[in-house]
Amino acid sequence: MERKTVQRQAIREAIEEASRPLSPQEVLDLARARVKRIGIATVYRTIKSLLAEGVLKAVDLPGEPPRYEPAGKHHHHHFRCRTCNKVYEIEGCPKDLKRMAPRGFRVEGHDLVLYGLCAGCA
Amino acid sequence: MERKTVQRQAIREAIEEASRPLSPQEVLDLARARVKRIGIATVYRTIKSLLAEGVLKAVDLPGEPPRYEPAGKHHHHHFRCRTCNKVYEIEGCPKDLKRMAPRGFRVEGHDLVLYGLCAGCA
DNA sequence: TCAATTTTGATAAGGCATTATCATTATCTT
DNA sequence: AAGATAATGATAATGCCTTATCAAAATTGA
Repeated sequence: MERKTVQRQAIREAIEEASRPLSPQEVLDLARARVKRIGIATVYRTIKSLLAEGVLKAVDLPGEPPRYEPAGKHHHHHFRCRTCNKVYEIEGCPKDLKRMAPRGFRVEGHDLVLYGLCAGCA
Repeated sequence: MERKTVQRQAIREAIEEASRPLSPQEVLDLARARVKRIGIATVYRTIKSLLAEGVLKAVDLPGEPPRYEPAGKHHHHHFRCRTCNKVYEIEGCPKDLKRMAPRGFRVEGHDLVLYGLCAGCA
């Protein structure tokens, strides 16, 4: 992956300008709004290399295939709309989570997901 | 599914006596400790019918296939050990989660997962 | 511009978890 | 106990997501 192509450019822009984690299919749709000629294989290929470069970060939600967002964001969590299925980034983080683990357990990280209706679907 | 079989009995007991959500493979292993002759197909079949009956509840964690626990438990969350990959039930629940969502969003539920090392692996 | 080489798109193939198939075995009713 | 029928186990098939294949197209350097 060395040459500059309109497809990769469109994919990077789509992900960076979205304010939320995108599924590969969402990346494809948004990238196609910029460049008509793009296939899903190129999306997967580009995501894979951007992950390896450290430009992207995978976002896993329960029961869902991974989505992707730009790496380097501050610590945050996500909200998933039960209607449109979009995932949004949310601010803030609960405190004292480490106290929830049983004695003897070492807590190293956590994930929080809120569910409900987004502003557009409510 | 009407007849009583030793397989179904073993599967129900394995899940009910485990103090943590089990994957289908874990269910198989624990059920085999009770009854030698059990296949994975029977595990999936039984889990499916117990879910339909409302006896079981699916537990989805990010990036993981579903695990299963007895239904009817009080609200709780989970801890996943990064070494043995077992999932444990934990008590407690952060407050004020609804305030984390953006204006206009309706929060209906949430999931929290802690990661780290369990007592056995630490 | 042109040849060399990488990248792409369409789609076949792969991986993994789950489900269907079906002959055999177990359960239930009489 | 015996027949009727449901359940089981082994494994093939499915489904979904992701990756590999490869001819065609695009990019790069001369």
